[in-house]
Amino acid sequence: MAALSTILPLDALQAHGTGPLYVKLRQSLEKAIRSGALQQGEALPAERDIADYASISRVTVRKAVDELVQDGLLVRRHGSGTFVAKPVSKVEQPLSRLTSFTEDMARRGLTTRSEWLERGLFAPSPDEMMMLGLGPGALVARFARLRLGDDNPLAIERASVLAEYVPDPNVVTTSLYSALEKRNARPVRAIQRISACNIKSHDAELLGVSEGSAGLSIQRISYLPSGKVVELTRSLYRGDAYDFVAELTLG
Amino acid sequence: MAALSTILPLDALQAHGTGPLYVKLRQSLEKAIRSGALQQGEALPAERDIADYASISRVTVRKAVDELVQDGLLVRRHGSGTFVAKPVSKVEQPLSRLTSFTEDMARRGLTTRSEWLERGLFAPSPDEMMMLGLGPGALVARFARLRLGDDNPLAIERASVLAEYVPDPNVVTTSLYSALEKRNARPVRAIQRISACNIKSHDAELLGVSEGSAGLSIQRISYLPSGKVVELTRSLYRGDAYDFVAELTLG
DNA sequence: CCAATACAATACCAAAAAAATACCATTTAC
DNA sequence: GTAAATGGTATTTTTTTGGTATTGTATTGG
Repeated sequence: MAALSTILPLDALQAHGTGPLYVKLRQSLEKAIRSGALQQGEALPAERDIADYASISRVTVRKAVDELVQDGLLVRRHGSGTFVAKPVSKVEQPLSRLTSFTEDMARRGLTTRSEWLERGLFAPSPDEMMMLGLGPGALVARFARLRLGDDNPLAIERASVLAEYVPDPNVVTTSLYSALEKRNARPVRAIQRISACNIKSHDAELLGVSEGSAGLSIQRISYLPSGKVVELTRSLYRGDAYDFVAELTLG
Repeated sequence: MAALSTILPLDALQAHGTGPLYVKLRQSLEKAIRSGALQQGEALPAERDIADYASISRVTVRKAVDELVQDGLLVRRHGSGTFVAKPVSKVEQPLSRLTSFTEDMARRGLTTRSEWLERGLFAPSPDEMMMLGLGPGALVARFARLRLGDDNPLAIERASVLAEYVPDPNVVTTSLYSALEKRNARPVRAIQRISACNIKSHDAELLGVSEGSAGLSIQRISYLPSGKVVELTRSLYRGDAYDFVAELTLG
């Protein structure tokens, strides 16, 4: 959890005359969220702690938080805490340095949307068993989506996650990474394999290109710190419609 | 077995205010494992012993251990003990950048060699003028090579360098970068564009593949810290013979 | 001025997580 | 086989968290 003093400058609250206390508090909190001082999924300090720290009543704190919850910036959990909400994006994690699909689409001014191709619990394919290190009895949750920019199909995303991390695959819109989130954003390593391939007929049809045209295949594996594999994502991008930009430093 | 006092500094647990007890315990244990104070395969002290030593409940110890087991860092054996797990999968070597052609080939045990396709000083093409930011009077050194692994053509590399950085284009036998670094040991930032394409007839012939098969196109621009562009490299890899691995850490 | 409203403080309620207690099951050593 | 040591589990208590009702206080509008 972020320290109170780092997210709430007291002087901003004590400047008087400019309006109600709770409004200033709300603005300060909103600023902390947007600036990243409070990360996604991170817990806000307890209402009582904020109240003590700022020497104001808890109800006042509450009123400020109320409005941010109303706006969808925060989420309350009775008995647990108040947390910074996550944006709607779900299955895919932003590729750290490679620009993400949505980012790039937004930069081009395209609207993005997704169509589900597959979603549910399955017995792992031989491929998945090998990559995820599973035995025969295991289960994986599979999420496949067609991603579109301005209603043109651009990519197919197939994610396989160890079932134990996904209690209910139909709720995934919000909580795929919840198992990891609870542990407060412990680092997860991903390895990406980037390669080119000729698109097979089935995928070509989905993407609306002719069979055999070039596709960019990106495969990502996410590990726990221990090295245990939790997730396997295989994406296929249309070669003619998309490319990736990575910035890196050479020795 | 390691002594309790050597693996668990009590003061770290007794520092109060920063969160739940079991979290601090978990962090301490994880640290002990990663630091090597607890070796692979070694037994963790019994839960009751840890509890007594730290003057906390055994269930609290259990909760901390639970999460490390969940992560795969520890393994429990009912009636026997809890042990430090052996790493599940060998995480591929930490690369903060895309592996280079020669590196990767060497790792696969392939012998590499190159054939020159073009080498010399030229007036810049419109493309190069734009990308390198050149005027009409400038000169560029161009190096085009066919790269082979075990005598199979794998990639075409086309590099354009500002002539001033390459006194004699015929002496560039080894790495371009070593030549550049000698003049300037400072780091160079590069932007890569990665995309897939269908290989055109001329290039297909060089690479020994059929026209239209998938190719991985990587375009790299190298800058000086000042922002000045020094190099432009366009590489075309056979999609069926090569892929790239990048490792990155997600927040 | 007085009523209506918004703001803030106090006190108490309910849900969830954290921690402690007591007891059960499995393995190992003898 | 038995006993000691180990991890496994169910239950309860305590603490922490958000939720709500009530009351007091300032601001505003007629």
